[in-house]
Amino acid sequence: MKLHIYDTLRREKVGFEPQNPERVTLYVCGPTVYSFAHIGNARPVVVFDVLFRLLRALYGEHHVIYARNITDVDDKINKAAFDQGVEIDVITNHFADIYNADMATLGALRPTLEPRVTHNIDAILAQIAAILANGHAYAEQGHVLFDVESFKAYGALSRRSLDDMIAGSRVEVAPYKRNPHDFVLWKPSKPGEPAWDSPWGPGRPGWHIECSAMIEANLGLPIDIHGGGHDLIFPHHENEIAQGLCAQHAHGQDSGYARYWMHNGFLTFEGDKMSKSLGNVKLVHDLIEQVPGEVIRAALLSAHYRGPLDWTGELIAQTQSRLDGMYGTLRKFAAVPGRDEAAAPAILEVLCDDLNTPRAFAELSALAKALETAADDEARIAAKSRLLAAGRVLGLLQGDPEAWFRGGVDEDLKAKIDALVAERVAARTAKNWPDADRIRKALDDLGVDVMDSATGATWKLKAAETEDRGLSHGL
RNA sequence: GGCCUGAUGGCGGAGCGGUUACGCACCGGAUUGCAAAUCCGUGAAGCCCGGUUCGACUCCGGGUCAGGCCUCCA
Repeated sequence: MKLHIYDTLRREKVGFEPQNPERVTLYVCGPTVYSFAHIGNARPVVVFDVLFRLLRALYGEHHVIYARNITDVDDKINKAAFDQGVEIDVITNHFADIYNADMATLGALRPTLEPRVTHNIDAILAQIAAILANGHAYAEQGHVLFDVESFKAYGALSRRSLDDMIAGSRVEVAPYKRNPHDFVLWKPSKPGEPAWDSPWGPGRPGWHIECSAMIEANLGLPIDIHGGGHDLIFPHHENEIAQGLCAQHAHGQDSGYARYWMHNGFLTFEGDKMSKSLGNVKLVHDLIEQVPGEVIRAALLSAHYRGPLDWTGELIAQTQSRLDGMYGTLRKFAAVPGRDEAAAPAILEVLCDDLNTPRAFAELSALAKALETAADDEARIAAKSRLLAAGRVLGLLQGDPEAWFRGGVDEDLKAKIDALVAERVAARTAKNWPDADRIRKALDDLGVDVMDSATGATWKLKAAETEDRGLSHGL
């Protein structure tokens, strides 16, 4: 079984060959921690979490190194810190913690490494120095700027030439730039702004240098896969390549920067781009209060990662129903023991086809049906094990099925419901249908559905309750 | 202006040059004291115009529409 991924640089689907199968490296651009992450920020997190899980299944759990940076130096952070009268690390630690907690709610594993800019200043300074030494950058008025014209391959990833860009350029040209597209590697800090000493004066890193420097320092060049949102192709990733490669030229080496590039498509909200001016920015932190994290995760995986995804109330409702169905099956067969087993080839196969998660859902459905229709216990055990193993690769279906349907019920209500259900089971055993119906009605009033079975009864919160929690109101 | 995506049934969303995606919803049947769940089954598609082909949703050309990037942005 071989992974094939669509490589942005080559613009085609290619077979994936890691440089070293015992040390597969993946880097994804992470958050700038000055505020809450919105649902669009969560898409790459979930998508590349599936890739991380898949790579681990393919190459072994300890043979994959996944790094996702935390940008904790940035003008927006400075502004937030200034506004609140605190040091920047008060802001960055706070929001990094919230970010990690929120992403965990979406079922995302912690990356192997989470390098922070403030912990990698030395690496950044070293890379800038190397780029300078190689003649690909120049220092001017406290800034160090990358000289784009010195790097012939500039524009390869985004397929644009410097000439094209200049034609339609809206870039503001700073007086110290030789070419309008030269970008900052290091910039001076004003008094009061966070600053680190450097050969070019006290300052801080530019936006793009952190990723290439942390990749070189933490993973080593080249890395196998570099991922991120589609919008990062230019200029961010283009600039990363320029920096990473030009830093190496000192030794006459050019081992490459990233061997495969993957970019996820954009998420829209009810057909519109999410933006503050439209007031439709949905924060993950708020969403998880209203919708189970697993539903959000599944919704984000419902379309292929490269395509667009429109976030709508309908999408959430449909995703909730789909998961309800599968968890319903798992609850029905809760007594069937599950075997610990590796994910079946079928599920890995579809994911190996450039992370085809829609087909993976079809596979999940097939496995659930196999469990429902299994002829005997042995078949049920096998089917359930396969379903759970397939879910594990996707980061789905690992929760307690009973809890799935009872989320948000407090202990008092739960005790009350359990008592009523027990009472009703007794009435049914006695074939006392009027009482049984009366109790069903009482439970109905509590927003509870009772499901009878040969061995007793189970219950769940009614779907209507979920609606009331806001599912149909444009989340 | 330059670069780049996408357009599939009521909705979401894949694969595929000739055969069922899958899911949600709907309908019919089985089952059920009632109900739910489940199972079986039916119906439903490929933006427009050309071209290639024995045959195109699938390939090629053109068009239309929608969206993204080129400036902080997943």
